[in-house]
Amino acid sequence: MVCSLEDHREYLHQHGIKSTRPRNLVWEILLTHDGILSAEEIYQTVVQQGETVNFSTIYRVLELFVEKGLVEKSFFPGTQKNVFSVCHVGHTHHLICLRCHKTVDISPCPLSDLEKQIAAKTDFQIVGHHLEIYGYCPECRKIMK
Amino acid sequence: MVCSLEDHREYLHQHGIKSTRPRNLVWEILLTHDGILSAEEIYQTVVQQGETVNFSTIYRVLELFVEKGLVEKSFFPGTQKNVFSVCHVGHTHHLICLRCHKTVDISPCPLSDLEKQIAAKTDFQIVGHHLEIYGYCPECRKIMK
DNA sequence: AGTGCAAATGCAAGTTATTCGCATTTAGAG
DNA sequence: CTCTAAATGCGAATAACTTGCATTTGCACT
Repeated sequence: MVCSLEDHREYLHQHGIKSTRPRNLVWEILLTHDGILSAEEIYQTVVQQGETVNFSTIYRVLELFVEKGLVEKSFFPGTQKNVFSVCHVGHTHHLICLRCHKTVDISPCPLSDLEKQIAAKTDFQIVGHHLEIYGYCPECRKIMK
Repeated sequence: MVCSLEDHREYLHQHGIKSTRPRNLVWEILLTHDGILSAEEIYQTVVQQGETVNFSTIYRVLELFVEKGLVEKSFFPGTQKNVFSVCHVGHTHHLICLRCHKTVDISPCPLSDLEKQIAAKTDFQIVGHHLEIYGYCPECRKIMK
């Protein structure tokens, strides 16, 4: 599915998000990059495109996307950094390469049954979970050998 | 299983960890507290016991325990904080109450089969994963009603 | 029991990632 | 086109953690 810039604006509007230059830029970067990105990486990509968006705006835009359910925020293992990725329909998880940061979606989410079992057993009201699996992708494995 | 202070020292020694006042304190706090603790909470507990341990020492001790495989470091959802908990034999995960931070172990780890499947499918070398499930415990659910 | 030294700690300053306050600018409804 | 609430840029602030270095301490070896 190839979408034009206009389509993206439309998509953001549909989610109650006013279209602005920073928002469009961040959204397109997230869409075109298959994988997870840190705020820093998004900022750098913006700069490489010859644009400027303030760092705090990047954070505010990302926070907005997360709030609206368009983007998922998680942690990159072994760092203090948050990383962001576009939410896919039907809740997936990431298999993350520790070397090149490439990600593969794990879907469907393997935890819905487990959550039900756990809720029944513990009487907790379960509201969410974080799952990330990490390792090294085939390419990086070769390089590291 | 009730263990004396001496037993704890012995246990640390067995893992190649020299026994010092800060290390014993942190270890005992982690053991006696059933749940996850942030560095800050550990620091506060030390203070409440009438002792003092420098904050950087707390971090260094925790990092050491993690390195030696005694303690697991994870993130508390919705914050920027790392939290720490004693590793149990046979790798478990936590069900965390977002309100009172009480945790329940989920064991055995439900992911080992999944990891094998994913490794076979993607040719990744999988080195680890993070899984946390969060929600509200029965007590907090009552209080919040 | 005393001694030496590598390792651990305390302290203060530094870093990193993220957030906030406020003045200015802008998207988009009317 | 105009007005206004919302978004942005900027700089400063904060939170959580890390580091460098001088001092202290555990403990192996007399």
